[in-house]
Amino acid sequence: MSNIKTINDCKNCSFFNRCAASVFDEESFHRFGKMVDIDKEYATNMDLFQQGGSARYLYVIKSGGFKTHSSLSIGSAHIHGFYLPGELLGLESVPRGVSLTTATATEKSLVCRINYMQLVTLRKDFPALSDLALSIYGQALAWSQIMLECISRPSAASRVACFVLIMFERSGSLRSKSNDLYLTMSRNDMANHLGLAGETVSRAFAKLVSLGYITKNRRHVHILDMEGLQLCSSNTAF
Amino acid sequence: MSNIKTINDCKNCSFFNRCAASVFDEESFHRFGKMVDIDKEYATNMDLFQQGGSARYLYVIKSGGFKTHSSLSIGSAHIHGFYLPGELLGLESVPRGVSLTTATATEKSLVCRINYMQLVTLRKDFPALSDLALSIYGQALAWSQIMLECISRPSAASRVACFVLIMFERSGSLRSKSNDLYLTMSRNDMANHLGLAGETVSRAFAKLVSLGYITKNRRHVHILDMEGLQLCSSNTAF
DNA sequence: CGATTCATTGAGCGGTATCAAGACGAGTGG
DNA sequence: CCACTCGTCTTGATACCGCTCAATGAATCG
Repeated sequence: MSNIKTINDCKNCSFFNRCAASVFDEESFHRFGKMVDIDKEYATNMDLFQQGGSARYLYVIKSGGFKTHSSLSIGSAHIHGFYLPGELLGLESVPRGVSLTTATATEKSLVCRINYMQLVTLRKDFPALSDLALSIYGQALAWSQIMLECISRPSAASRVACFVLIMFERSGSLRSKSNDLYLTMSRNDMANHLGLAGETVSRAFAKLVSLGYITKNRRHVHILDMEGLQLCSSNTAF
Repeated sequence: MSNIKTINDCKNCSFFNRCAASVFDEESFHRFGKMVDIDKEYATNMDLFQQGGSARYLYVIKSGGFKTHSSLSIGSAHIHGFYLPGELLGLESVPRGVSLTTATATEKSLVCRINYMQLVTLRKDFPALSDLALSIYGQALAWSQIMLECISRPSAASRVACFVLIMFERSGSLRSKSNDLYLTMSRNDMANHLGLAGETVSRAFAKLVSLGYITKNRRHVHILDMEGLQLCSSNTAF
């Protein structure tokens, strides 16, 4: 964990073109670099931020994975979402300054932390930063709607099929061209997120296997029949 | 339906302080006014935009109400959300230029239509516009997460209770101080949105009444016990 | 290797969908 | 004012899906 020294620290990053860093040239880069802590390490189960705490930073995930969750009442927590390398955390909290959720590392992770208030001051001098921000927010909102649609499906199998497709899509830039997918979360976390029981998720996976749409080995999934999976995902009968 | 002539057309609007119009002074207002169609009328069941069509406008609802929905496969459509006066439509579609959903009026409505690409060109000269946009996107994302949490609740009663609380909160500026709430959508639309059957929603309402948390008369709901409703909303046992 | 965690599979029960019928309100016309 | 219609909401009976509890199997790690 340290501040960025030169633009080259960021140019080598595989998420450079999606990051605020891409907006700056060599001359102006030092202004951005000062507000970023690069390559902070988080061990599994460590919290990035906590529900109700002050939300002053945006986080770019460079490797690993996170989940966000909130505790509504005693004993019942709900997982809001999963976040992959290249994605941003804190978008929904930072404008209001209060964290809506707790973010926890699901595996050993590296993140860059950007001071939001300082970033805002740069928007006046770099209009492209506003364009990027709105594009990122629009994308996040679109994914959120798609996820909402996934979760409100009537049957367990269609929810799981849809979830697999969504994670496949989102992990696009991380995967090779193959139809392999690695799910970073446990069955219980996935079930919680989808509003199901862990056992039901297992059974849904078993069903997708028996239909010949996928093969699986614990958290590794291989898609055999993309169209079949999409059919299952969009059909109420499954 | 017409273009705006002077800033006074907007200053009298009850949503002025939440609208892009608030960013401009009298001098600069004409630049904004040219890109807005004010007070367009939509009858019940008319579409504001359609899934897959080009998304070039943002819409501010002045009166009435809308629902957004998408058709995934033949015969199965899903309702993504409901929109109240003062809220914006098109946020998630406009950055990509393609409408993710179809928006349909649930009652006779008035909307203002803002040309998004033209609005973007104004951001360079009016940094406050970017601030407002990000605040609006952040808020929309936060609501989306809250709605997602509502829908993923395990039991029908808690989903309905949570939905009532959310609509109560969102309609805050529209209501008087009382605990009355008017739901703009039919039971079936609500059920579709929540991933339930219409009959189940009816039964859930009946349960909330029998518990003494609310009274109801068709689409009119009166909240008697806010804490009871919140308890029901956050508890898996209901 | 034992301990732990996670994933799977089975048996029984409860909640929700489905199908069907009835109640209620708004609107229409006699 | 009443009878009629239509759409929406409610209520009831039954079947099915998914949750719960419990046991087993598989993978990881000290």
